[in-house]
Amino acid sequence: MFSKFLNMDKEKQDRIINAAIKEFAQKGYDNASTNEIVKEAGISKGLLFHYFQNKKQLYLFLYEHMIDILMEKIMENINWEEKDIFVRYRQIALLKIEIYKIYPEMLNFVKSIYKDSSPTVKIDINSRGKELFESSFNKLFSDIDLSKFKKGIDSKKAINIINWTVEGFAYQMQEKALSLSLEQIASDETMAEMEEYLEILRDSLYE
Amino acid sequence: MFSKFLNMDKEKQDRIINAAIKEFAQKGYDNASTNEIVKEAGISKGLLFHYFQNKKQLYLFLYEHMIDILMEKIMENINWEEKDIFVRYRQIALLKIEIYKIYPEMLNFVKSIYKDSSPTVKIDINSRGKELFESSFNKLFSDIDLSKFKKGIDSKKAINIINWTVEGFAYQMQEKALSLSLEQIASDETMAEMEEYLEILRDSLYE
DNA sequence: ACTGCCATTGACCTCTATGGTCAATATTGT
DNA sequence: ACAATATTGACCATAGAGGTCAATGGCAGT
Repeated sequence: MFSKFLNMDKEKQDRIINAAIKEFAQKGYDNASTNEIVKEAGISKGLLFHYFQNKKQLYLFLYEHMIDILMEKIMENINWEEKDIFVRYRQIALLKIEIYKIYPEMLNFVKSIYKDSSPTVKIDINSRGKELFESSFNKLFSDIDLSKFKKGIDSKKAINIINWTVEGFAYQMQEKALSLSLEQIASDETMAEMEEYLEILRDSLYE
Repeated sequence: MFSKFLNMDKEKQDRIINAAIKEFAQKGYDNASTNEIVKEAGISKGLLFHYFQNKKQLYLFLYEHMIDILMEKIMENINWEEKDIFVRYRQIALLKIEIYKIYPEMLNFVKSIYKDSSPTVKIDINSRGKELFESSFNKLFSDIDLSKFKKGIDSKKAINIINWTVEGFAYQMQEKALSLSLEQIASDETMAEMEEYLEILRDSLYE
């Protein structure tokens, strides 16, 4: 179906994907403009509709393709044997950086899918492998050893705190990314700072 | 200038304000539609342009008006004598609930102002009382007693963790708000849960 | 009951931008 | 050299944008 697109020059392919997921993530399906996508990708209008039947098919392709890649990256980067939450979150942080390097807007796009309220696209989304993906995604945060927390601490709340901290840090990094280069963002330095946050939380929340 | 609007029926006035700040916050100045605003507010197109010269004036009015109200609420709800960060954040949480009750999208709108990249509106924003507001806003988080943290904990990082926790909790509440009623959101129960989070952090981060 | 006045409506205007097409052209492999 | 494919961008019908305005509704004072 989309083999023609997937066999094209990889760099151009990624330019199109990045332009499209950015536009869809920012504006939602209905308000996303194919004109903006082709402008940002640096291709002609005709080419986009040469590879994709129409806007909807483009969106559905991106949906499947991004979730495929995300799940693949999760499987590659997460060690499921390791049940310690801080180790797990360290892996997740590395995972996010890994993803950011290829498709900076991918996680924003995936998040936006479920918010998107356009009926045009909603039905076709629900009928697919959504549950499979969601269960894998939830497993990231649920399959965790809770016995190490201090007594008296509600472990669900502790996990939320850790989660919000990692997300807050990642968000702050993404905001900085507008002014910094990719290398600076995905550097060891960034990872080291992240680990400092996790260390504070480990020292504070663990027995 | 806008006295005609400010003297009208308060309930209708708030319906218009809420519809407008929601649309602007979600789509940004350029992509926000006055048609959507009047539809959501339940008024005619003509009426909106009877009160506001044009889209830009509407936006600038909302900008000034929302910041005015926000600063007023800050002054009302924050006790500047109190330098303990957990007490301060408790006040901020109450403040947010207070604001949410009147204009649910107000904080999203204010945040969006600075992200908005439309040149049409950017110049007029910068020239106004932005600095005054920003300094008050920053004071919320800076004017804090740092001596109570455990030794060895970077207090800036600790503050970030607390901040991200409060924001994460608030965001989660706002997501739930789509399915729950206002009363349930702004309840004592919610506040109690928030305090539990702060208590975990206080026990963990303070000496 | 009549009048003057302002709030309010919605059909209407022009103009831009939308998703999508397609004949023409550039580029490629053999 | 030639066939096949990749790519372009002017073009189309249509929808939606911001904004206008003559017509209406309802109310206050006489």
